[in-house]
Amino acid sequence: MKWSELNDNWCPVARTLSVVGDRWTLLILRDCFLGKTKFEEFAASGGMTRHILADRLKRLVEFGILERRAYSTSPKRYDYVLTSKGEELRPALSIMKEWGKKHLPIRRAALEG
Amino acid sequence: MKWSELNDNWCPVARTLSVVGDRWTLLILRDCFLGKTKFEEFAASGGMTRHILADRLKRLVEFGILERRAYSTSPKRYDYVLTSKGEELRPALSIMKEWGKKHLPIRRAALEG
DNA sequence: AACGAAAGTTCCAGAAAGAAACGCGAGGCG
DNA sequence: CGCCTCGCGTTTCTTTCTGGAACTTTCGTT
Repeated sequence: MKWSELNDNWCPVARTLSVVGDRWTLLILRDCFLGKTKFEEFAASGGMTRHILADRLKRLVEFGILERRAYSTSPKRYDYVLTSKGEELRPALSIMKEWGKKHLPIRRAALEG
Repeated sequence: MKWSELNDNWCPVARTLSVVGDRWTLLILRDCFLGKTKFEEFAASGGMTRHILADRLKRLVEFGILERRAYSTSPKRYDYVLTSKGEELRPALSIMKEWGKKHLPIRRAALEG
């Protein structure tokens, strides 16, 4: 089964993952929950290439999780804000945060010798 | 940044996603939460190729989310069971399930005309 | 005119995923 | 004995996606 065919899967988890369950999308959402809205802010958080970022933002807008909003008209500029639909995913990220803090401590020893 | 470099990211969400945040891993976990344990059961749920499945199971075992357990010795057979570490991810999947049910209803209309 | 910022796009090589056949150790069967 | 099947992966080949970095466009500033 292809990723795109998950849209109509019988399982609601699969359908959710077809929208947000990829490598970088959830990291974009994390940034959103931290208050970021602008393309350059997402890009600067160092996660992904601008290429992928543009693609994922478009996707999130398509699915109504983010809204593309003009914040400047003279030079046309857009940013991205969470919709209520997007907000409802915050608890999931929250659980992942706690899980990571508990089970995946940073291995500084390996880096600093 | 490469996906693998997320391991030591400052952000616990990123670290969690470096383990479970890929296309198919969360779907395997869903199956685990539904009680599946065997390779063929996961494979039969139609999500991914055996190729990818084998890879992801290995990864989940490496990170202590699943445990590979011999359930037969005469023909050596192994299955995969959730550890407590794995169980702690259940709430995240649960939220995704509810989110999917609420926001991504199956588009039967589009299929059945 | 030159420079810089914001928000993307484009190009290419290399990595990952999909499909489907193959391997392999045990047991079962005629 | 020879052959089939089951469970659990592996291998091979082709297609798609991703990573990296430069380039574009539309203004605003100096």
